[in-house]
Amino acid sequence: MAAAYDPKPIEDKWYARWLEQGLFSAVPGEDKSKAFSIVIPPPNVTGSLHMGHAFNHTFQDILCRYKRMKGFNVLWLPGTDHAGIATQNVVERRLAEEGKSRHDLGREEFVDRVWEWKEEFGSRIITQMKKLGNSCDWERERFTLDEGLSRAVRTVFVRLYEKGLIYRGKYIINWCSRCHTALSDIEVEHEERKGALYYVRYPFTDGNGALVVATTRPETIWGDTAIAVHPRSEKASFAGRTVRVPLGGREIPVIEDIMVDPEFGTGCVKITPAHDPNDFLVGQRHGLEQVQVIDGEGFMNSLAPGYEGLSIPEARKKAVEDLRSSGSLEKTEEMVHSVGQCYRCRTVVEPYLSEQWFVRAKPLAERGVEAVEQGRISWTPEQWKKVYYTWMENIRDWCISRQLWWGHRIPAWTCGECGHITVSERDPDVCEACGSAKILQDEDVLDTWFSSALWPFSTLGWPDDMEDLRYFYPTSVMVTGFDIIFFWVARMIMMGLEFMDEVPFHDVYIHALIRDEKGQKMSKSSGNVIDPLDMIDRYGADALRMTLAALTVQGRDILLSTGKIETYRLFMNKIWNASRFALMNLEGAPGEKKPLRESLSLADRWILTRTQNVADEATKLLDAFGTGETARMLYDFVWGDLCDWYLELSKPVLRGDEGGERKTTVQWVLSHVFRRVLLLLHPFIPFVTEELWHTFGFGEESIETVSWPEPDRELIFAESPEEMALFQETVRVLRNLRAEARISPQTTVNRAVVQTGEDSPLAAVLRINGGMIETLAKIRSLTLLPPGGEKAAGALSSQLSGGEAHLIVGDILDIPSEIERLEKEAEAVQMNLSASEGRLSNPSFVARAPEEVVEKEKSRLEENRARMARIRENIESLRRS
RNA sequence: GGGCGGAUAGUUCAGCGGUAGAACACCUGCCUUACACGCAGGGGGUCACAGGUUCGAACCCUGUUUCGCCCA
Repeated sequence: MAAAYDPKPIEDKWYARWLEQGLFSAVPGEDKSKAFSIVIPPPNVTGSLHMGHAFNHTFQDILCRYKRMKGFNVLWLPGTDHAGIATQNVVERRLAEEGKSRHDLGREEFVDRVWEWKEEFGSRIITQMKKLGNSCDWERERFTLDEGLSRAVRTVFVRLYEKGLIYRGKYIINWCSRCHTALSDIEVEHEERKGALYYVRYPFTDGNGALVVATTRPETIWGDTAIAVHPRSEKASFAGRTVRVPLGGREIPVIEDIMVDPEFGTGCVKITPAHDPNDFLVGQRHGLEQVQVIDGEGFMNSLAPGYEGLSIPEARKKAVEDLRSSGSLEKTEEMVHSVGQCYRCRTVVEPYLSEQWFVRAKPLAERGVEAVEQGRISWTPEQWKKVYYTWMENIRDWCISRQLWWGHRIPAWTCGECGHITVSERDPDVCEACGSAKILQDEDVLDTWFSSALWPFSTLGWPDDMEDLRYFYPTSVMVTGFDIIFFWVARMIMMGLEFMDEVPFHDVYIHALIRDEKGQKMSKSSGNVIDPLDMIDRYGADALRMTLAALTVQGRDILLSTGKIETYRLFMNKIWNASRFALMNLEGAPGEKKPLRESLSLADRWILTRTQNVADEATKLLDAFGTGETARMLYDFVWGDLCDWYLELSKPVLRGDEGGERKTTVQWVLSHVFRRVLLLLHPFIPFVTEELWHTFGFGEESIETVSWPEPDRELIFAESPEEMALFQETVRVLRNLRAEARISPQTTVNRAVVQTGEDSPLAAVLRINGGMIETLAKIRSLTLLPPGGEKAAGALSSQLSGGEAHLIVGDILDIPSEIERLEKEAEAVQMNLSASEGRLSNPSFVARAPEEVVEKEKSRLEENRARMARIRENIESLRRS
């Protein structure tokens, strides 16, 4: 066995073997209560694995491996999402390098090119997931555009349409003029930006004065069709009159509408129904004309004479100049306002009037709210439930059509003769209303998120009645970041309830987002990306997984740095070397038989007890999705308890100092503890634990097929933790005294004395384990004495719980500095003493605090008084000498 | 503008009513045959501020300051 852990030769070897053995292949069973399933939140097929995925997947993999060991029938279903806009952009960029656009190729050829690209590069992220050790059932890998899922999409579209839950209409939507498509509301990201508020005069047509209107978008003045005032403001009296638009000179009415905020600007608002979502609604209420002056490319059109062909920024500039020169611009104010941007390309989104398809979301959302209220879906952490409710209760119709070529084409055909729309699962030949063959399919495709909303059931074989679907649906848990609650979680719930009549998952686990060590979002442009594949290459997949697991907290951010991964890489080396130590000492393998209680030392009983308790705690935590706490606990246990204490204590025994039987016993304990530690750590760090499992010879089969350890009640010794704590304290205090006296670690100190009452728990522990203390503190002889009497000459002293330790250092004792040290100790004890006295002398504390708190305080007071007395005596005796 | 979350050691965070904790970083020793990818020891905090509730507040309540996120 190598002296340092090297993940490279191990990880690929085991992953290949796991696949060969079909460990991750799920087979639907009979007993549905044994089913545990997760559908992966499908990553973007164009993407490569980033740290966010690695984190999300590590979490799911820990759950899946844990459940497998617990005997569940586990399915972790992987796959990818076709990511309409992103994928189309990637391929368009490649075409641009050849100097072509998608229009040069035409729709069919372009889509073929995207498929080619997908076949070539789409498997990249899948390969990367395997590197991380994901235990997915790869035979069930799905893609949102594959045959089965496309059929599901089509079925859902048709059924929703027939139910009146999908409609087409001319509405104002968010338009990205770069991606050239509509976006749903949640695909728009808002950002505060500095802008200006322009105060513009609209003269009354009767020649008497003017209304001043404040606007951030003067270029849209060309599309104004009214001025609105609030009905209960003093401006309401202007309603019914007409004003002249300062650009173009059209006459428009002044109307009353409650949408106007009388406090904002001048209390008058210009209404541009074709270019603002609020104005659109006002326009509908008042039957206003919709004058569209900006086209789909983001340029002014012929309805703005003199502006035609100008971009929006150019038009704004010109509008301001023109208004100023005509004297219509009253003033300009600086203002910070929120600007919507495309979540894919950051282009400023334009409110744009066009014909689009929508899902009527309200009825779907109502059932979604109900399901969560009834507790059919639980949220961890619960706080996110509120975010979900707020969104669902205020849900707006979902714009699902996208002006792209890559995606599920909308199954709707418009008749050229009668105008009827035929919506059908099978491509129709003729119009269903008039029978005409002159029908044309809608050019648009569906929002990618429309297909991922179906993912929990479409991947399991819906709309066919499949065994997988019956056994594994509803899935067990959806694991995702809080940024995706609306995109996935909410929509999956709505669709699951509508089409399966059942929730898509029983639990939602929302985790934090990975950020860099300064808390910044990782992005290529800021150059702070930590690439998981680099990290796997440098530190191994286990180290990365353990890091991500241990950093899991229920906050909003997880700050990652290479330094942290390095820390957990050291942990891998620690486990490796601890195992190496154990293996070196396990030759002549211990028997299977549990040793008798009598042959177990305090240390043995303690580590066995800790092992059972840790197993018990890990089970409880993992059942409540506490992967982070479990990982941290296991880390502390292995490093702090097992390596720092137990392995050290086992050394003399393994050397044979206590005879053959004791050696056999300790070997048994080591074997038991390591066996369990490997099992407990396996879901977190599958590779190294699998390797060590076989090196130890714990079994022929994969460690993953071994049952998760249940605590063995016979190996829990209730008193051992307290006894061990006394033991550890004594060792620490003596080591501390050695360091104070600057005694080098190699030097053995001749003598130490512990003073304690004959019947004290401390005395009981030390009588039996004094030898171990001598070993760990490097002392030739430890003597137990009753309290009191003169302080030994040349002794450094310190307090213990229930006693006092003296390290006899003889002539090297520096009396003045020892006095100074003891004075400092006295000062600390005095602080506690005064605090206790203060509390206990307060009558209402004694009267009103719970009895056990008062009792605890009293005994603390006594303990500290005794300590104080002993310290004083020690100081006195030093002064005398 | 509405809502949510945070402010605790140099840093990242845990603790959420009974004597302030961990990890990393820092300082001091040490190559003690599992591991220097290590071992032992140590220093370090008015728990943002101001009130209130309570015998007792980092923890509960109110307000302030401040940072972040989401939604309009």
